[in-house]
Amino acid sequence: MVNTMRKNSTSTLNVLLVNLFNNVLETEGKAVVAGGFQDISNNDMHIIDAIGVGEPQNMSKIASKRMVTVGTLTVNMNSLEKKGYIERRRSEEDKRVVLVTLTDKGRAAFFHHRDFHRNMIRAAVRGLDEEEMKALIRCLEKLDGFFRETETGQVQ
Amino acid sequence: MVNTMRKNSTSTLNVLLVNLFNNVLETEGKAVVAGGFQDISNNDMHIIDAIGVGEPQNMSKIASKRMVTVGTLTVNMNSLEKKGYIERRRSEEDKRVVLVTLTDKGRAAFFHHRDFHRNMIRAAVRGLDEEEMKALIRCLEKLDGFFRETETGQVQ
DNA sequence: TGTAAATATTTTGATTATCAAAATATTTGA
DNA sequence: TCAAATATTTTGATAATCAAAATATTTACA
Repeated sequence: MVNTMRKNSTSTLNVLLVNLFNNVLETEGKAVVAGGFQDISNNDMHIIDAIGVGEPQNMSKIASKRMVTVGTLTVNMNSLEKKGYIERRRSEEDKRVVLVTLTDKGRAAFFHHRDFHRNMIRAAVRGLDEEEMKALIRCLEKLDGFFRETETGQVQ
Repeated sequence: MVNTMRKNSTSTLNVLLVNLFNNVLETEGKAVVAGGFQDISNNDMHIIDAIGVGEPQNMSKIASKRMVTVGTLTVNMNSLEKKGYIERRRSEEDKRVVLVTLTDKGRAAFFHHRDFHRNMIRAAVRGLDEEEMKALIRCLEKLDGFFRETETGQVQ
């Protein structure tokens, strides 16, 4: 009886998670356009997010955050630079290093994307009480654990 | 005080969800390779998943499930057909329609991917009690609602 | 019945994202 | 000082994607 319930919940959960996935990607893309940033892709937006509004970032750091090769990132940056979202300059201390910062336009895109995420999370937790919130976080941490195991090959 | 807690939880949640996203995509990709399906991409695997093991599916249906144009899908199918994962045949009743089915190899890939998803969900809910499970599902349904609103333009 | 419109799919031409490997420039260490 | 290491870009290739044109077939109706 309990097992049946659990089984149903599990498959409900799978469907919900798969939908979540498709929706997040699609809606994020639309939000980029809706925000008036017609000329950049959702991928571009995530690069902008990885650059951030703090200290200038170098190419290697951004590439590893985004889990792509530095060569790939160079191509993306060329396009973002041409469109006026980012600026590159060589580091003074180490002239091999390229430091990337967001322009004003890039920062506007950054904040737009951050607001989208905030709205999304707020919508998700609206009406959840503290207990439910904790349950949710616990579950996501378990998932995180699953991926860490898989990463290191402990799970098939 | 409560507001502070909520704020922290919200930002924790954002970080967890973003990580979840990156991890799912990366780990799914690795699972495809680990399952011995070296010659197909994670994208291919999701097309195989959309075809399924039930009734033959036509191109339009699969394309709309995957939210890509039929032209895009044609390209993907050419490659999957060449590699022996799918079979195409014209419908007898309506010769415009192309019916797609998985070959034995394609079905093996389908089941491998389904098992990956099952393991993932099981890991996520391992140790959650019925109450926690319900909280999780409620939250994901809220998220689902958020996307429906966004879809129809009610929330920009 | 014959033909125009609708429908399902493929093809074409273009862009973007991606990788691995080679090339370039700079720094570090012995 | 010079070889090795490091940071980045460039090159050459492939996959995924779209919009629009082309092809084949069915449907509707005059």
